[in-house]
Parts: sequence; C-alpha cells; structure tokens
Amino acid sequence: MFQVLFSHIEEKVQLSDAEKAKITSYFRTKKIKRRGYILMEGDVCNFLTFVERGLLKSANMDEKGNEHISLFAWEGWWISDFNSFIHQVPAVLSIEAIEDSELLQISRDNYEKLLIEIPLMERYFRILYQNSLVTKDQRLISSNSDSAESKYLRLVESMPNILQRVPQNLIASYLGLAPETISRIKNKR
Amino acid sequence: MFQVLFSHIEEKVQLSDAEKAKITSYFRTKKIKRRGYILMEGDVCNFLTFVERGLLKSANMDEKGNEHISLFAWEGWWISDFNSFIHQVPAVLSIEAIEDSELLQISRDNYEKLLIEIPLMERYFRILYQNSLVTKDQRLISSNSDSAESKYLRLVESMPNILQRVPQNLIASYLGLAPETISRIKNKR
DNA sequence: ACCGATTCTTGATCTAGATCAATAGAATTT
DNA sequence: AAATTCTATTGATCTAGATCAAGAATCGGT
Repeated sequence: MFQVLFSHIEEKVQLSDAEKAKITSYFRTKKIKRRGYILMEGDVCNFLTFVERGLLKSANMDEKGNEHISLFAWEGWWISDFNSFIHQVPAVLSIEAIEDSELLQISRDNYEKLLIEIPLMERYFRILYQNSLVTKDQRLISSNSDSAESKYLRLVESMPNILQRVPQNLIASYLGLAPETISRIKNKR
Repeated sequence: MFQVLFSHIEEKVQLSDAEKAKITSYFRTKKIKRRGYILMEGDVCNFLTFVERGLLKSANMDEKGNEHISLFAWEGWWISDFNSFIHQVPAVLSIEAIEDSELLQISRDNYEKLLIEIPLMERYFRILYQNSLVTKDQRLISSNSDSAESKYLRLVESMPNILQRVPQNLIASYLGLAPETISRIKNKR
C-alpha cells in the first residue's frame, strides 16, 4: 500500500527502514469509490492526501455555480486544499474521486511531527514544493498569456496521458474554458 | 544590508550568530537603478534574488508582444525565474527594477550548499515554498474563476499598499487585464 | 521650472470565447 | 439489453473585456 509513496520519496531522498516504518505509522489509508468526496467546500481540510492508485480532482464553485478544477491527482500526486490544511480555515475546494482510488492521508499534527522527527522529510517536502512552485508558475503564465488553443496544446504536450483518463468536459474546466471550445479546437472549426 | 533577510528568516526559524555569518558569506549584494534589468528572457537565471529595499517585477512576453507580469517583489520578497534557476534552462521571464533597489543574491551552487550545511535553511525554504504555494493556488483559482472586477478587488484587499507603489498599467498586466479595464472598474462606468 | 515621458481616462468598435439549444453518441446502472 | 445518465458535437447568438484612438494629467530627469 505504501509502494508508490516510498518510490516517490526515494526519488528525492534515501530513507532507512526505521524511517520508513515511522513514516508509515503517521499515515492512515483510505479507499474511496468513484464520485465519492474526501473534502467538501466549507469543511476544514484535515489531511494531506497522497494517491497510491486512482484519480481525483479538486475544484471550486464560482458565484454563478460554475465548477473550476484546480488539480487532477493520480498515482504519485498529492492533493488537498492547501490553504485550508495549513491554516485550518474552511476549504474553498472540494475533492472528489474520478476513479475508485486508494489513498494515504496524513493529519496536520502528524505532518508537523514528521517534519521535525525526520529531517529528510523536511528535505523531501522542500523539493516537492519547489517543483510544484515551478509548475504552478508555468500554469499561471499560461493562464494569463495563452489563447484557448495554446492552453489546450500545452496541456496535451505536458501530460499526454491525461486525454486517456479525464473526460473532455473536466479538461475544459481545468483550463478555464467551455467544453464546446475544447471540442472546436480538437475538430478545428 | 542583511536586516530584512534575517528578520524574514527569523519569523520562521531561529539562527545562531555562526549560522548567520555563514549565510551572509553565501550571498552577494547588488544595487540596481530603476529600469535596470537583473534577468533578460533567454538567459539562464543564475541567482535567487531577495529584495532588501526597492521594488522589482518579473514578466514574460506573449506571441503578440504583450507583457504579462508574474510577480511584484518589494522588501522581504524573493524573485527569480524559478524554473530557469532550478533546472538551469533559458528564462521565459525578465526581471526589471521598478524602483532603485538593494538586492541579495545567491547562486545555484551556494543555494544547494546552504540547504545541506544549515538544516534550518532547509526548513526555512520548505515553509517559504509552502506559503508561496498557498498564494499561488489562490491566484490560479482567482485567475480562472473571477470577473475582472473581482480580480481587482481581491488584489486591492490582499495587498492594499500595492496601489501606492505600482502604476495601474502594471497592475493591469499582473491581473491579465487591459489598463483601460482597471480605469473603468475604478471609476465604475 | 521646464520638457519630454509615462500614465490615466473616456468613448467607439471589435472579437475570442461563452452561452444557449438541440442532437447524437458513450458509458453505467438496473 | 433497455433505460438512464453522462459526454461530445455543431450551429447560432451574445457578451465581457480587448483594442483602437485621442486628449488630459502626472511624473521624473536635466
């Protein structure tokens, strides 16, 4: 159950067996069915969630009731309402399973303990956040600079397999476009 | 010259004098005049830059030659083309001083050394990146969900003093709006 | 204190992409 | 395998905000 997590961590830092055992003890496992929620908007996000198997999305609602997807997370990705988790305030995002999924979850308290007790995990999260920041920067630039077509093409280039796993209407929501726009781009008319 | 940096670090971790001395030795100082550049698009971003005094912006050009500002950085902010710095690839951003500024800069090599040799700095950057991620997430949500007016109002609320230091046309560029749009929002017509 | 540079405002017009509508095609559930 | 629900396509129309244009106000360098 922890294979994907440990291989993800060990791309960045090397852990002893004792450290792995300790890490394992700080997480809980959770299975969730397609269409199930692990976070509802308005609740406090109590866990950082790592995806061992499956696919989830986080999304917010705008004032008109339109859903905007922030993130897709499949095997090897972390997902949360990070602001809510860190500051323990109500979430603006909800998190829903797109496929049946197996998850690892760590609470706010255990997260802090982990960082203090295992310095390599401090390093792991520093590198993880550093990489996330790079990709978030690029998404923000694309979001403000690119045409609808460029946004779509850039996404397909950077995550080609997304097309196999995520329906087009959700991709549209992720890119901030109408589903019809994606359809027209693909069929070029 | 290092006051702002150390007070920024010590909001997050406590340093000994020996550690401070070591940190100091890893940075170089730089003064730059208004309109001066510390990074040009296409060059590799060799430094992470901390602003001790003054104000800078990072921005990219789209295919039509429109400038899109990613970040304003004044006292207590870090600025870089992070992807370029981390992966040592050509920058898509340029960084220009909006006011005469005093900067502290650390190279890629010294950054790695600092993180290894002073574990508290690993923690500092983990917390820094964690906070940045929270605000980047919020900007991305706002960018995809909010109307022009909401984007402007949200910015003014979260950084009220930006209005005093940054001309409106640059705020427009930061929000991905036309300068005329900001003018119309302010004067409500 | 002046002169050229930026920066801001206001109105007129244009356009990329949203929204609406209707149909068809795929998947899931029973 | 029928029924229901979800997903994609295509055309017609609409709209938020961009672009263009021209004048007014403000700034900053000498």
